[in-house]
Amino acid sequence: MGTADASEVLRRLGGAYGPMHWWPADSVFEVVVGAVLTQNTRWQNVERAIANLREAGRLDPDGILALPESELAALIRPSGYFNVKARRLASLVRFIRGSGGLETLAGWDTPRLRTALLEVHGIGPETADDILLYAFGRPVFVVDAYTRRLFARLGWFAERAPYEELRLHVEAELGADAGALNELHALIVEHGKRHCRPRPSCNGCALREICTVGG
DNA sequence: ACCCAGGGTCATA
DNA sequence: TATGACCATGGG
Repeated sequence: MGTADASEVLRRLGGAYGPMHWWPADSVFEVVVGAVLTQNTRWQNVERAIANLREAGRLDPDGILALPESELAALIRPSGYFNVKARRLASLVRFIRGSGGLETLAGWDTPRLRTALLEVHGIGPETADDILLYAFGRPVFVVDAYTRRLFARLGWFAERAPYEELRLHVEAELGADAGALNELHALIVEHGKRHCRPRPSCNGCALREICTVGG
């Protein structure tokens, strides 16, 4: 213990759960939409909201921008915070369109794209990094609540350590390997749902031997 | 009847 | 800079 690193966590969780095939979406734009809708929200609820958008024929930039925010909010209702998220979604899509579309943004370098995303209202570090990694395939690590909790329980960082510390630590360790960073975040979420919850359920945990919790 | 979920903004001290 | 309030649906 104490010698475990991100690569070992990746190996252990990958062995336990297999390939995650993230992000669960049919298009790049759907990843972008999902990244906003899943803020502090179960993915199951997000799927309903996305299904509503699809059935309404609104799962594209023009379809969303042509909608009054009140109607957009009604469609994404199941994902929670629907008024807040309608505004955030509209802001993000306006940014995408105003920049020339997803194809244009795909040509931007990662620091420029990350900075621009963070300037959009309602896009914080995790949502920006979701988009960078899972929509644009950039080698960035996504830090979420499960990651914080896990890294704290592994004894790596304090619970409240700054977002950038965790992100840069993992990126330095795994290198600019988008596939590995993709898989690690997805596995941490899957593991978080099953074991690394606020009240840990350590029975059958694949990280038992390197974790400070659960003895 | 609680607690929690693949966050982020804003007001306040 | 660091807390706390707020946003809201749906599952366990």
